[in-house]
Order: sequence, then C-alpha cells, then structure tokens
Amino acid sequence: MASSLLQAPRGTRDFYPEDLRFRTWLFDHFREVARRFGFEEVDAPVVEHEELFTRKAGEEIVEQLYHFELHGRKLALRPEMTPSIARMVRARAGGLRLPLRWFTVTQNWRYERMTRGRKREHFQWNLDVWGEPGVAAEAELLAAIFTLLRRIGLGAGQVRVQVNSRALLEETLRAGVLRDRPAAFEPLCVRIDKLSKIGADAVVDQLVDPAGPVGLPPADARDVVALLGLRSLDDAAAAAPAGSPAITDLRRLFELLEAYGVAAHVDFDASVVRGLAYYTGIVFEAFDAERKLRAVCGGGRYDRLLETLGGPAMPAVGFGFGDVVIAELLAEHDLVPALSRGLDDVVCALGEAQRPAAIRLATRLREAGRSVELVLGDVRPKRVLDDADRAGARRVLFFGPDEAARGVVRVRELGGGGEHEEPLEG
RNA sequence: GUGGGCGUAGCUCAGUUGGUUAGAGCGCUGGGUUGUGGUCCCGGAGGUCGCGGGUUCGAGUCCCGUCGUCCACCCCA
Repeated sequence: MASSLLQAPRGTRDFYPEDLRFRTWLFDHFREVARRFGFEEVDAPVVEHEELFTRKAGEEIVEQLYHFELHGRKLALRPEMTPSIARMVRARAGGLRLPLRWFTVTQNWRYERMTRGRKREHFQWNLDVWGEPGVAAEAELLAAIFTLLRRIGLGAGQVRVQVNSRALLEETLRAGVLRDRPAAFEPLCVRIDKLSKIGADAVVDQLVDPAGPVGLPPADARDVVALLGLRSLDDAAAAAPAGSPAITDLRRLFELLEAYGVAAHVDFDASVVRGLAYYTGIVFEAFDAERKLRAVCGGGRYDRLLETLGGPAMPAVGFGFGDVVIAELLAEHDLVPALSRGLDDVVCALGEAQRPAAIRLATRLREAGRSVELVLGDVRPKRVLDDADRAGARRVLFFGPDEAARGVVRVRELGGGGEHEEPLEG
C-alpha cells in the first residue's frame, strides 16, 4: 500500500527538531552522570552476528530479533547491549585493569508487541562494572540512577527501586524445598516471575503441576510463594540458611546506599527475580511510585556471563535505562523541559547591497562562538523579528544602507531590551 | 495473538434519525503604505472524511474487509 511509504515502520520513531532536542537533553544527562561516576563511553555495531544473541538465550528471543541473512551470514540488530560489551571485554580480558567502568547510549531493536512504554526500537543508557565481585559496585550503579533521576527533575520519591538477590532465593530454596532437585531452580524462576501478573494461586498451580518441570507438593509450593511475599530483610534472613552470604550482601548494600543518601528510596522485595537467565546475584528494578508505567530501568549481577561466552571468569553487574518510559514519566509529572534552539543572533541585511557586509558580520560572530542565523532571502523586518522571537534568539542585528553608510549595525535586543547601534569592526 | 474504542484540514476536534458546494479553534500564509516582533483587525490557502469493497436514488454518516492508532488481556523485559 502506497501510504505505508509515508509512515515510519510500526514501533519506530521519527525525531523532529523538538523531539531531538528532548532526546539530546536526556542523553546529555546520561553522559554527564556517567562522567561524574567515572565511567567511560564505548560503542559497538548495531548489526551483530545473530549467534551472539542466540547462543545463550532460548528460541523465544530469536523471534524478537530483527535478523536477516546476507551472503550466507546470519546477522541481527542488537536487542540489548550486554552481549556486545561482553564480547569487547572478552577480547581484551587479558590486558584490562579491573574493575572496568563502561557505559553506552545506544539504539536497540526488538520485534515485539507494542504497549505503552515499549516500542520496537528504543535508546538505552547502559552502565556496567566488570571485575568487581562486591556490592560496592551495585551501590555505585544505584547511586548513578538516582543522580540521573534527580537531575531530570524526579527527586522526591517519585521513583522507587526494588532490590532482591537471586542468590538468596537459590540458597533458600536449595536448602529447603529444592534440596533434592536443584535443577528445578531455573524453571521455578521463570514461573515466579509471573507472580504479579497471574497471581499467587495461578503460580502455585503451576509449581504443583505434576506434568510441569517443577512438580512441588502443594504445601511446598505455597511456602515458595509465601517466601516471595517477604518485604523485609529480617524476615528474609529468618527464612534463609544461617550465615547466608546473600543476606550479608544485601545488608551491606543497604548500608552503602545509606552513605549515598538513597536508601530511603530502595526497598527489599523478594518477588523481584527478572526475566533474563544470566543473572546470578543482586537484581533490581525501578518503577514510578504510582506504578502506572513499566519499569524505568532494571539490572543486576551476572557473574558467569563471560564464561558462558567462552571467556575467563569475571564478575559483572550492570543495568539498562530506556528512553521511552522515562519520557512518559516526565510527561506524566509535567516535567518535560521547554528547550529552545539556543540561537544567539539573527543577522539581517536590509537590501541585497548590504548582504556581503552582513555575511562578514555573521562570520565574525560565528567565529566568536555565537549561534547565528543569517536571514537568507529578502524578508520584511516584521517577519524577521517574529521568527527570531519564536526561535528564542537574543538579538537581531539589522544592517541597512543607512547603517552601512555610517559603519554601524543596528542591534535589537529581544524581550523588551531596546535597540542601539554598535560600530562595525573589521 | 484475543477483545474493545478511535481514524474528518498541519494539530485538537464538531458534523444532527444517511440528503445539495464538509465546519470551528489553533497553526500556516498575505495585508493593515516606503526599514522593526509578541496584542488586535481583515483576507487567503489547505481535506478523494485512513484505504478497498458493499447496501442505497444518494454514504463522512450503515455493513464487510484491510491498514494505522489507543486501551485491556496474553506474552515478554
């Protein structure tokens, strides 16, 4: 259909100047916060070998990949950044001084069903720490998230972070209901991730199902679900094996978050497990306080990912922070900034005879670092002033025959600043 | 993928039980005398009513299909 040529493919976006101004504003904050936390920016190709993404994940992810075959090579658009970064780390693993702090701001692609806050292409801010096994890394990442949120205007508890530990869940279950069948842990995680969507009863049913991969006795299944309802570290500690390393980590994390001054916005939540298979330790998700939108960001520790890709053992932790949900949230709170073009001067020649001199004037101003729009056609001054005002320019410099004769330029300060003449230099 | 709402000018929408040349506000554009904005006044352009079929003497209005979009569920971060 011809009309399909007139619109961007479903789930993708065109960025008009006003859209791109917002995006650039957001990305500038991403980069500035990363810089303040001492992270270095890296990048990788948007197109990767399909195998990089399918090697570890199940077949389901393949359906969400934008993939294609060209000259016998199977390629795909990246759905997330972590595999590419892992490849880069692995390639230089022998020579890197650890811990490594890297960040990216990239466009990612996923062919999936659209809902509010989820598109088929989106940009993501990604921060990763490689080579640090302790929760000081997690604390630093969470602090960076809150710093970003504050900078863009989301300060007072408008976003909360839920933290859990997969290691805690694993320890607790393997010491208890899964003592004899540790292999059931993975499929169990997949099912309990659905808790908030299908409800406790449905999850219990799935865990009990004799034909399923978990097959717990009903009483054990209810114990597991009850465990996920825990919202305090003390209760979790009581349910965990004595001396649980995971509990020690979680307690230490909250101590460190206290020092960052963000602990009040972080909750322990035993039901947070996240969907991805590669997480091994702390996992976390951030949501708007009203829970109206999808997760603002999410991440966790994946200490075995590099080994899975054939590299050396290297602990790692990171998160992804998308541009779509945060934009919705800012709009929801009426916090979308009014951004101007950042134009300083508009230079207007009155009459073609004055144009060469106006060009020289604009050039001088530009060399001085000012943003200068030179009026190109024969436009009436009324229109020039109106346009300049709408563009947010500070001054309009008129240069006509009279000014030329006297070697001056007429400077109009916008916003009621009056008008005066300045001598033309050079 | 399932169900529902919506699709009329660049934008937000109105269009009476189907009836002549389809409207408003905002925006865009020209003017209100020769070189000066934001207000005000006057004028103008712009729509194959998403697309394709059907019913009818006649369809923006009814029916079917299709595409797009939004919401819910499903699925998944």
